[in-house]
Amino acid sequence: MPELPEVELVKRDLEKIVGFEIIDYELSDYVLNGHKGNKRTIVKQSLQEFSRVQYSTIYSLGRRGKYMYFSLRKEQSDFNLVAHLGMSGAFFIVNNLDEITEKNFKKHWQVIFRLSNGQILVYSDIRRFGEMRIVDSIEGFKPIAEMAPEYTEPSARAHFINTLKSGRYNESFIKPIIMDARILPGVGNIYASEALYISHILPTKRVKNISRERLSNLFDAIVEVFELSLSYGGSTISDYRSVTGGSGEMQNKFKVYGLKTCPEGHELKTKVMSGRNTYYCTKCQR
DNA sequence: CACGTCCCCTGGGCGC
DNA sequence: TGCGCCCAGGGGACGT
Repeated sequence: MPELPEVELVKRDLEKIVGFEIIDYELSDYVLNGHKGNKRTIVKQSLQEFSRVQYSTIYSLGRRGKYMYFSLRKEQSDFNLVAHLGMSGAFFIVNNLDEITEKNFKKHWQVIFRLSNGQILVYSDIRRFGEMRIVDSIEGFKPIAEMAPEYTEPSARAHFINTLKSGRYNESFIKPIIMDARILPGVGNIYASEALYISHILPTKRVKNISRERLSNLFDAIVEVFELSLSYGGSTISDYRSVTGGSGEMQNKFKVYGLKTCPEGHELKTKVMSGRNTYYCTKCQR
């Protein structure tokens, strides 16, 4: 369930490994067996290509939308390890696997990077929807190449409004559209419902029927939800964990997601949109 | 090009 | 106690 704030918090937690070298790495049997069956489990390229991580030094970390990346340097060349947590991915920095106390995360470790300070960076992923790959350039990686500006960029609001007003999405429902990274990166299923509630917009509203002003308010609501989540340490729902194994409190601040009534006491409705459950209030949202 | 559907995958919760 | 079933949802593949 990690959305942009959770990924950002993971990235911040991982800053402490900047400067270390990856002296070795190990792949789980899930990954190895998946690759034998041509499934590219977790590692979305040949294991040969992935082996470039060995002996590289981590010189910085970055994030775009729900993707985070480790910028690596080896001899004279720079490249990046891009990671996506999928639904149930988590990183841990520990001395050994036994320090991962939650049994499912310990059981489902997928990649172990042995670092030059003696610690290990462990990527665990219960459902294995996550992904990792080496790319030479971040901008050349297609999902990132096509991504809209980050919400923190000055151009993000205009891009958001203008893309929605381009006419291309006139008939689309607003809810699945704000989860499209080409419009605004990082919004997942939970924060989409939350932001639409805050901006009083029904998730079933067609894009063409929403004014520029209301779209601007929606942009503000998304930013508000992201920043609130960051300040509360993210949402902890079953599968998201911070690097240190701790958990956030944002789930206690939800106004609609997973709830029966909205903050005004109105009964909430749910509807599956694009295969995902959506929570909304027909009194507060129009 | 946009959209719907299916798939990837496990664990937790529920009814019986 | 245990079995079968459903649900959670990020994103890619594929067909229309």
